[in-house]
Amino acid sequence: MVVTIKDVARAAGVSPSTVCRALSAPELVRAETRERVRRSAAELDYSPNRAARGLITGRTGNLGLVVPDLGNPFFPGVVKGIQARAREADHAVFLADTDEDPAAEVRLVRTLAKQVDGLVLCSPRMSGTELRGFATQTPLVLLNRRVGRIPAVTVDNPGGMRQAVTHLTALGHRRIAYVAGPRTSWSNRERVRGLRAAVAAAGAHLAEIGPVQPQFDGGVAAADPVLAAGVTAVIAYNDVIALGLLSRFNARGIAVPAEISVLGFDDIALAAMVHPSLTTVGLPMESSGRAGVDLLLALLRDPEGAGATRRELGTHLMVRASTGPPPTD
Amino acid sequence: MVVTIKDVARAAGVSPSTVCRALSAPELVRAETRERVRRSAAELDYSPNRAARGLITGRTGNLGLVVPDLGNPFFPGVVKGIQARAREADHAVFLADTDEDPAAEVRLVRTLAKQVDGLVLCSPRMSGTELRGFATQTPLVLLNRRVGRIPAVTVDNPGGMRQAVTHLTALGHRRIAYVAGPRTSWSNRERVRGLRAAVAAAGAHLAEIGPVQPQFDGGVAAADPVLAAGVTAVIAYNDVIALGLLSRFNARGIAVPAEISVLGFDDIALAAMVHPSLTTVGLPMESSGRAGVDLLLALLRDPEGAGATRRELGTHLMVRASTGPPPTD
DNA sequence: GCTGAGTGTGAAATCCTTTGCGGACTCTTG
DNA sequence: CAAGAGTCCGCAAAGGATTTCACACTCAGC
Repeated sequence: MVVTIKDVARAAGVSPSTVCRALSAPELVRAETRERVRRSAAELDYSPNRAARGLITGRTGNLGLVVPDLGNPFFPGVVKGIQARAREADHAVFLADTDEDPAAEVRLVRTLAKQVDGLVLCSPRMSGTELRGFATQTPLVLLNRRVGRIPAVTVDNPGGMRQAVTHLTALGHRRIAYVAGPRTSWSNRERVRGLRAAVAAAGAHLAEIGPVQPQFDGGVAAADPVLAAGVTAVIAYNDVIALGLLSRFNARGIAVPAEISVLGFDDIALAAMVHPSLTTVGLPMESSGRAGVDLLLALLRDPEGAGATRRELGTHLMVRASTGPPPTD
Repeated sequence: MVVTIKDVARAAGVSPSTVCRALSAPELVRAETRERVRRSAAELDYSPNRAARGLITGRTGNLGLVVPDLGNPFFPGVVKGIQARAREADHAVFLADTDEDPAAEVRLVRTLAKQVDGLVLCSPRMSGTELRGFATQTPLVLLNRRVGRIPAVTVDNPGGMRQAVTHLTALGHRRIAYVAGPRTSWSNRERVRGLRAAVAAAGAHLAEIGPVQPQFDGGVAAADPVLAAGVTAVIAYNDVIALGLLSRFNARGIAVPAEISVLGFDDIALAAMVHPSLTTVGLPMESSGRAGVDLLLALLRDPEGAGATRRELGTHLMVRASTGPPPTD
């Protein structure tokens, strides 16, 4: 039914060994034979059984990808980048969504690890210790997180916050609020760190609200405390929270940006679709994904990983309609 | 390094055959032996090599999932449902994103087919002929599309449109516009069909605009023609288009819903997050995914597919703030 | 005590591909 | 012309699990 290497061998009048070599180590077989084999293979539409090959080479040609929540619009962008790059390198991608559950994440990594050559862990929620443990057993790349010497792709979160603060202070804001994401999030910690430094350097004042769930409701819930803090601008941990803020401000009749400026983080697609459109710090989502796969493939080629194992990508400020000068009182 | 069936056999003092049976056909081995084997397997943390098993059984335990564009917020929901159900059935999921390119879709299906037991094709863009061709070669389930007798999960698009029209006519609307999605989209054709019937039954008038790209810009572009059509309500092919409409109406100073009501389709997460929040026809995204996997697994168990091969899911109207009575003039 | 059925286990074949080893052959060189 | 070096290709083993077949054993029945 399905064509095997033997069928090709018979058709080309050679042994299976020669077929194998003709296709994957061409220099070992005479040009004439090679062509004959290749023609037969093409005619029969033969392609090697990956399971059988994997059994002997130890390589599956598959990558594993673990994300916390596809429902969070940040992740599909990353997944697309990973997909695309993996496909270029002739690798297929297993996808697993953990629903933000660290325990599920551990289980999934454990089971996926056995079926793939390497894993990309996107914003992993498990502990650093667990990550280090997995990293010694299986090739692994982190996205949006740094742990020990595990290869990782991150974005310049402090730099992004600097851009955000520069924008706001240039507009004249001196009192800024931050709505924090989950305490367990590495990205949140990095953003807070960069934000504090930037605000201090600008001689402005920072009010920290939260942490809240990095979801719409989290933003809704944070809106009133933000107003109570008496600030003229607010930066949210991510765009989805910022949308929650906008919604609640709107409900309370607070004008944005006339009375308060709102700034998000991530630049998800919706940021440009809402009203007022959201000023936000854009992250290179697809590039992150691609870079992650590049690092992983490099790691597979050279397991000792002498090469570059870190990659930090830049952010870009997208100025839209939700930020403006502070009210003049 | 990695533990094989032989290691377990040695530890339990039996042959590999017995280990295999103890784990996958328990009734064939004496209770005492079975327990001994299981303990050894657990101690060594053994799990069978899926590639080796697949080689002989012909089953990989993997499913393939093909989607047109993860960036479209409709699909991540479906993917989550598929993920979850597949995992419950102990199957892993290969994900491929075609970027809305029918040719890429064909290529991806062809390559994926060889590595999986079956495929779920989500809103496939390729031709019906091609789909039928693949369906004879590999177990396959369609989501959001019907072609011949290929097993499929769909939603009741005409029913959803009926709900939408009922809502609008109850509010008093008599002149309704529809912004159409791509002509090649099966869902769009079904929605148009249901819409025409419902509008006719209500004795109202329908203005058809488009087709436009099912994206934000498509909605922006359609807004002015909608206004020119002199309607009091507009239904969009999907929520993303509806968001584009809202944005353009806002820019032109048209009040929603005071001057015009806007209705979307899909109930993506953002629909509740924008202002005014979007009235829309909700689709069971996760359930669709789960149902798709159920159909596929049934098909794998019984390739002749005597069982139910079709599943149509209901829609639900989410009334929010973007619809209201027509202006009284 | 022997036969027959029935139960539990192991040996070996099988799935498909890759690869180490060695045989056959050609060609160069002394 | 013989020896040595190269080139090209086939044989067979290997990889890990499943499954068929057959063997060994137990026990009931006569």
